Amino acid sequence: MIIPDFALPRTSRGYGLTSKERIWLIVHQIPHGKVASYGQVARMADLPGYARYVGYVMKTLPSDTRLPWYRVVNSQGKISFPPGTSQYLRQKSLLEEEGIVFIDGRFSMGQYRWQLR
DNA sequence: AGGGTGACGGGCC
DNA sequence: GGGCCCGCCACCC
Repeated sequence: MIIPDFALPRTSRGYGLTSKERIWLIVHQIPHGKVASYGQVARMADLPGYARYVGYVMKTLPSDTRLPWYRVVNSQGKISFPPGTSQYLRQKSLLEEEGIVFIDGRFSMGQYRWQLR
């Protein structure tokens, strides 16, 4: 591209996509049965340090989104909703439908983390 | 406009 | 391990 990345504002860096759009693209690529942490999604979107922003973008998705938002979890292998809430339960069952096994409200990031190559 | 607010993360007991 | 604490940073009043 003509304008180097470092000269562009963070929010429009890379392929002319907004940071929100690049986050959507990463989440879209998380495979069935795998998960990615908020921080991982941020790094893969070339936005290191933007974990909280990834959470915000997930929160603002339309309710009928086709994006697999539920595959985004925290780095501790837990769901980032208060246990017992309807949102927690919905995300947990969606993950369990994909084969992710919870033990004491937690699953193994080592086993389920999406890793390239 | 600026300070409070998180679907975070890592470090340190 | 599990809290707690603090840095993080775009959003939203």
